[in-house]
Amino acid sequence: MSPARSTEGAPISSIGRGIAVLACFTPRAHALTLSELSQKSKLPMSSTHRVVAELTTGGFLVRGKDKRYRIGTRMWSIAQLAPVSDQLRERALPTLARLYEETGENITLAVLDRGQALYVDRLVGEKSIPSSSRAGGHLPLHTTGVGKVLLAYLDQEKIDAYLSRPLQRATPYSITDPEKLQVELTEVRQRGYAVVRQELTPGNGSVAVPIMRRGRCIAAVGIVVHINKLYVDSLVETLNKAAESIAHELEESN
Amino acid sequence: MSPARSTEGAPISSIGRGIAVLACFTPRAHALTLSELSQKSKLPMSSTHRVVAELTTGGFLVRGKDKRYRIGTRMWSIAQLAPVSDQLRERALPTLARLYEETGENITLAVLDRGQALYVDRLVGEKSIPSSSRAGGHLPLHTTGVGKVLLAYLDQEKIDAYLSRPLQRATPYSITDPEKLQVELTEVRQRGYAVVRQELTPGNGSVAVPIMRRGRCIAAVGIVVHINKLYVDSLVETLNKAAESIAHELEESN
DNA sequence: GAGTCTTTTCCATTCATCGGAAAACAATGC
DNA sequence: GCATTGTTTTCCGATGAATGGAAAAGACTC
Repeated sequence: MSPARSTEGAPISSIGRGIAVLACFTPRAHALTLSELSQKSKLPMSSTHRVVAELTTGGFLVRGKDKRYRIGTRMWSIAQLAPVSDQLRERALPTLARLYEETGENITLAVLDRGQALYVDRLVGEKSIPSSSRAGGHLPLHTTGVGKVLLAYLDQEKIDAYLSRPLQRATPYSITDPEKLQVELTEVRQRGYAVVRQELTPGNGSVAVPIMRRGRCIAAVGIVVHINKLYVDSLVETLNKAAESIAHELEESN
Repeated sequence: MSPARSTEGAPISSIGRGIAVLACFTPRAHALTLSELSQKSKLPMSSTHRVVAELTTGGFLVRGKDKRYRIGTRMWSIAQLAPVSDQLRERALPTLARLYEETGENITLAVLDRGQALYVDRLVGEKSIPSSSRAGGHLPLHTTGVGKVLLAYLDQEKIDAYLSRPLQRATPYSITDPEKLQVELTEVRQRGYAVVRQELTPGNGSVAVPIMRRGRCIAAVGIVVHINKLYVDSLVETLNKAAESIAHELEESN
């Protein structure tokens, strides 16, 4: 009997294994050794070895001089054809650049993905404060500006679903009470923007607005600043112009 | 006998098949139906069907309302951990944004990848002219500004290798004579910048400079403008500042 | 240079993968 | 509505690629 295949859970297909190996990579672990991959993917060493070899042959992984594996350019290159990148990121980028130049602050663009805010792009300079977002990364909906916007513009039933699960607390300021959050989400929809005050990172504040298309919120642009510089009204105005500009850009070529 | 597996060439592993399917996606075909995937990947329908189903389960593909498959956010998300994105693109972006704002023109950042210029990022606005580059895309080394730079700073033997293969002609202005190109490459290295005049796209001109790190050229920044606005000296100056700024940014953390 | 950890190779077993074929479904035209 | 054509999905028996334990080969560390 071949234990590991059938011992527990569903038997994983070869492709599933490949994906499992690739999924081991995270922002904090973007370069991994074979044994780390074996551990994280919970696949036997020899299997990991073979899978990794095949991914490397295909250019989805590369092995550096330090013997660590990293995501290869082949995979990155193909991944850029994903709609988030190809249809949204590329078209929004010039506007984000302008926004960044105008403000010198941390600019973020996010969409809803698997119940979280997926950061499609982010612009951070030396002047702007450190923030936990990164392009390609996920953050909770209820502790980020863009997240609140994305959540607020969802159907009520989906909001309810989100609120029904426990809300993670990131800082003492995080709103983890579903009712309180619901009230705020209604406000967000009415005012057309969301504000976050140290709910994810101490010292950081954030404002975000929706990017609308055919009456639906398809993404959100946000700006992260030091809590002392959180001049909401002025930021909202700037962001709204940008959001409209992006919406316009998206309209152009379908 | 199982014909298709062994009929010709090496037997392809399951993971190889998965990659083959993903590799069917191109800028011009970023949304494909099952039968298109089957055709392009040259895999039998039923095999394609199974492979695609597994990739979809893993989130590497998504199926839209139009029944077409696209690259999924899961794959995109993981791919952002590739060094080109994580180490280079993210860090260079603020500088590229500034460059874009200053000039309003087409800004490109590229690295050498599999004998071509891999565009790590690109900023194009309404004001700037259309260009054939796209983030994640590859273009030849000898007809692009960034490409010439990347080629020029290679070891001579690698340059020779590139020159020994036939040089594709894109426009009447393309330099396809190896000797002529070699002369120009030497110039590029001496002057520290490359110029392209309608060698890839009629009407387009381009200037590019290297981004140096520890004496090696690790990437190139370029700007694409209308041939009538190709004020080389001024553009070189602007680009050099940007290149240094990016180099500095890369030095900082690691 | 012994000890520990990581990576690679080997190989017999077996089960997931294989693709042809046919069924189900969708789109188009008449 | 009813063929017609193209696309997608399901089925299934045969087979060999994938599997993982074990042992060998390297790579570090002290």
